[in-house]
Formats: sequence, structure tokens, C-alpha cells
Amino acid sequence: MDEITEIYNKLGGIISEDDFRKKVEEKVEQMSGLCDVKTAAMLVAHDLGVTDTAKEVIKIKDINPEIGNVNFVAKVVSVFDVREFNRNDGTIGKVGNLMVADDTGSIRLTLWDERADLIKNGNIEVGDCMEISGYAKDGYSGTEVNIGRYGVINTTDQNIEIRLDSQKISEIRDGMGDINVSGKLLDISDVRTFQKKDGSQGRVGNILIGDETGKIRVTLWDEKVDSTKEMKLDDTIEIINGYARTNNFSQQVEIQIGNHGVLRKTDAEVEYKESFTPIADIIPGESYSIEGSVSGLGELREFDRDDGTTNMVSNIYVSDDTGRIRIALWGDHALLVDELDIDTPIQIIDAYSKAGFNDEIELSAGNRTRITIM
DNA sequence: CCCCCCCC
Repeated sequence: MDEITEIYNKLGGIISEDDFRKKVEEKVEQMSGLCDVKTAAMLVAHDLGVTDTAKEVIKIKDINPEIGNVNFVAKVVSVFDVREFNRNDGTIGKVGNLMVADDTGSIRLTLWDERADLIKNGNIEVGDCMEISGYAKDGYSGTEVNIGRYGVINTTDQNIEIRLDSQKISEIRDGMGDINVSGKLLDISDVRTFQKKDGSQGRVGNILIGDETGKIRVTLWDEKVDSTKEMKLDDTIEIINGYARTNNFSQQVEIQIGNHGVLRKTDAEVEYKESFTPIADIIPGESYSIEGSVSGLGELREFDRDDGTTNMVSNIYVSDDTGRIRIALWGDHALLVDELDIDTPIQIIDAYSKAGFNDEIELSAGNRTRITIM
């Protein structure tokens, strides 16, 4: 790329490259040969309102409101919807946001008007690498970079490594947005379909992830459920731009991944260690993992549910140093009863406790439960 | 926006 094109690219297409080159030639003549072509191009850019074409390219971690104009390269990690609003002068304004990252961190971009159209028209997608020139200011959640009429946001062929500031699972609270988190993949649910309010068909699925601080259920909507196709248990995965909501049924906080979220495999190392509850400490109404050995085996039974479908259940007992508990194994888990022997070491992970038959506490091992025979 | 902890 020659020097003129390089400077032209920082103009964000406000005039055509041919017109820009003509203006540069005029400028060289005007200056009676006192400046070189590059300087002339910078002067023309300045005349057009772009004042920072000579500025150094900096890293995201160094961007702060005191710097003002910044040039940097970054990869798009989230794209948000464009909103329109009415200006006091009666015109309609447009504003859109992107989250971008480089190898030092991530930052939010605010694109105005015709720059926001780049988002609206689908010209900017997650994963694109961009050259960015804009104005750093204190925004609504820390420093952000504004890109208006004289700002620049162009795709570049450079491949940019990214590092995202990520949360730990134990820090995730109801209502949080922009959640980036990594974890080990502990479980993948079946995909369910459902009817949306508008009559169209929706798809929903769940995964469970864990890190060294805990585990959390993740809900994936519509096409996001497909991101799990390439994944297998124990992979490390990362979530970019999820949001957290309390599940109405379980009252547990979950991460949701909708239109603007990303779920993908990563090479990062994440530690996860299951924590097991002593059987004596189990109280009703919670999810537990226990570790012990089989101390009783019941019969496999089929039964009809109220809705007419049939299901299977079997009961086993598990003991540890602190006590003994009955486990109801539902669905496919029920078949395990035929493979188990007394004293087989076993782990029951994420089973739900309740007061069962004779008001004794028991665990239900349903489709969210994993069972490991050691 | 969905699953919904079921048996004897």
C-alpha cells in the first residue's frame, strides 16, 4: 500500500480515493514543491477534518479519555443493535455499539450516524479485524471510543490476537451484562424446540460450565445452540458478551447467550474440581454432588406419567463416611441399576434433593445429573 | 422466550 492510500484509508470513505489523490496533487502544487506527497496527503486529510493521520497506533490498555484521538487495531468481539433517536434540531440520529479487543484488553466503541450504518447494514461482524480511529472519552461503563463523521473504522487483513478481561463464575450476578467467562464444559443438554409468542419456532439448549470458583448453567438461544456441535465434554470454552438472569424455576443465576453473544472453544487452561457434599449434610430443595459406594440396589420399573408418556425409574442407595441416602435414577439413568454391584464406588453429580417416601431425604438423578462409576 | 425434579 502506498503512503497516500495509507492516509486515505484513515478517512473512512468521506471522499473517493480519486478525489483525494487530486486534492493531494493540488496541495503539492500549492506548496510549490515545498512538501512531499505524504505531507501533502496529511494536510489534505487535515483540511477534511481528520487531524490525527500521523498518530501512533496504540494498544487498548493504553486508551484513556486524556489522550483524545486514538488509532488502534482490534478484533470485533460483539455487535449490538443500532438505535435511532431524535435530535433537538429535528434530524434523526443513529448510534450503535461494538465491543472490540486486542491482546491487551477490550473496549466499547460507539458509532454515530453513517458509521452506525456499517453495523446496521451488516458490514461489521464478530471476528472482523479493524483499523480504528476515534475519540476516547469517559463513557457509560469506563472509557469508550467514539467514531463519528471523521472517525475511521475499516477492515484490515491483519489477524489480531485478543485477550478479554473475564469474570470468574462466582462473581456472576443477576442482571449483569457484557459477561466474558471461560470454563470447562461439564454437560451439554439436548436441544429443545418451542413456540415463540410470534408463532415462530425457537430452539433452546443448555450447557454447564465450571471454573475454579464454581459452576453455572448457560442457556443458548436459537442458532447459538449450534455452537456446541463442535464441542465435547472437558473442552475449555469461552463466552463473550453473555448476560446473567435468575431462572424463574430454579432461582439460580444462569448465563444467557442471545444474538450478540459468542460461545466457542479456546486453548486456555481452566481448572475445575467438583466439590462433594457429605451425605449427612444434605437438606431438601438443593442440588448436590455426592461420592460414595453403592449400598443398596432396587428394581427397575416402568411407569406411566399423567400426560400418558412412559418413563423408567430405579432406586439405589449410596453410602459415605457420614451416612446413607436413597437415589432415584430416572430415565436412562435407571438402567444403571443392572450394572452396579454393592460396594461399587460411585459419584452422583448434580442430583436434586427432596423429601421422598416416608419423608426421608432422597436424591433425584434426572437428565441434568451425571453419574460416574469409578 | 424453555426445561419444571416424576415411582413405591
